[in-house]
Amino acid sequence: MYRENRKKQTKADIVQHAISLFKQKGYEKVTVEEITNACGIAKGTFFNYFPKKEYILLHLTDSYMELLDHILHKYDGASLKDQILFIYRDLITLYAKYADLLRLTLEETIRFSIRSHTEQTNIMRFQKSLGAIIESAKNNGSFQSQWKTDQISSILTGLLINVLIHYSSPLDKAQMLEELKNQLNIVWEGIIHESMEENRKK
Amino acid sequence: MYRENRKKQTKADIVQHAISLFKQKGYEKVTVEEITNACGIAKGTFFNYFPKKEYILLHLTDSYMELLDHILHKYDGASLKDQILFIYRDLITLYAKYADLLRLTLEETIRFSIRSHTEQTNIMRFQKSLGAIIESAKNNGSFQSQWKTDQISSILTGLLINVLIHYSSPLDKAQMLEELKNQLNIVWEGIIHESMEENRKK
DNA sequence: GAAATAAAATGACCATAGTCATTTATGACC
DNA sequence: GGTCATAAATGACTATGGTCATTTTATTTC
Repeated sequence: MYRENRKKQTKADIVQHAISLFKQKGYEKVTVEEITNACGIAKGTFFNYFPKKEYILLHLTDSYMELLDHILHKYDGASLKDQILFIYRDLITLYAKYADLLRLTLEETIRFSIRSHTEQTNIMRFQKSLGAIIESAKNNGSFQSQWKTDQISSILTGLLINVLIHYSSPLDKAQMLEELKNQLNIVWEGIIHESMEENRKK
Repeated sequence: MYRENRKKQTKADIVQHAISLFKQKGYEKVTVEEITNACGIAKGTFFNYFPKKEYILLHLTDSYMELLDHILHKYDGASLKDQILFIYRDLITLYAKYADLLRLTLEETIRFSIRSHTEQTNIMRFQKSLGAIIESAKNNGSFQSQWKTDQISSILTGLLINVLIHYSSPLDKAQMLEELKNQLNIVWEGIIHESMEENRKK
């Protein structure tokens, strides 16, 4: 608890001014000194908070992640299919926002690199959380399937990736969500729901 | 065709010496000057071939890609399921090799970034090529399914991602392939083959 | 409230990524 | 084989990322 607030404040300052400058001139063109000048601190201080300039980008990713976690547990009460749809929707929105920030900020190559990193990490989290959600729906009896939880979450994650990949350049959120809904319906009717029917017959 | 060979030679030289040095000391610790000294060329020359130091890593990714393309069309004669299994196997081997190189070469954070980039790009290619393979199997009648090609390739790609993600740290190739085979069998029997049976009955 | 301790900020300093005007090598054409 | 045009190589130079020994600021203890 030692001087925690001061530290937090300084870090937040750096992040805030950095993002603002990145939006104006792009990541590459902004020097560390510009950032620290904007904050009214010495250059060296920056490196007490971020080991390398690049790490401030990873920090952005981390903030994004925290939002992701929130989304994944936001719809705990709803039916499984609804939960999934709501999560898809929120994720697309979040993703679009993040991608827009990166587009403003970064030059093509590094942007792709960072975004891949984010997506990759998100995919892991998403799939894991989806697994937990499915498992709990199975446990409380609201959802049944002969499919292993891992397989279902893998397929559902696949749908999301598929859509994110295909629509990555011009981010039309509505279109993406529509496509996801279609895909989900097909999968749901074709496999998951069908499996439920089978299970009921037994 | 103008002096192409000379250019190719210089570039190949740079790449070769760079990789060798990266393996010895790691990407970060190797300076551009070291690389050019090893090649017996001037520092400036490096930047005639790679706009930034970092781009030499992306070049590695590109080489890797070329191998991927080759793999994806290597088993054109075989049955669809065999093709997929063979491709899975080769991809895991290729992936392990690449991941090992990166592990030797790069420090954790940037490595993850670059690897994500590679995986992401590969996934797109893989899924697209898989689509083409499935489509052609459908066309020549050796494979039938009520499922849309996109859906199948999405699911099959999902399996691969799933395995790559879960086994990414300790790369046990045999284990990864075994898992993939199991998953493929379940999916194949459960969905794809079943659909074929239905189609045959009609 | 002075001394002791530890956290945080500082900025002079260095190493090197990347630039660019100039030079050198290569081949084409007569 | 001399002239011209273009590709490729050069290396002095600059800007900036990153280090680190030192100083300043905050907190605790008596």
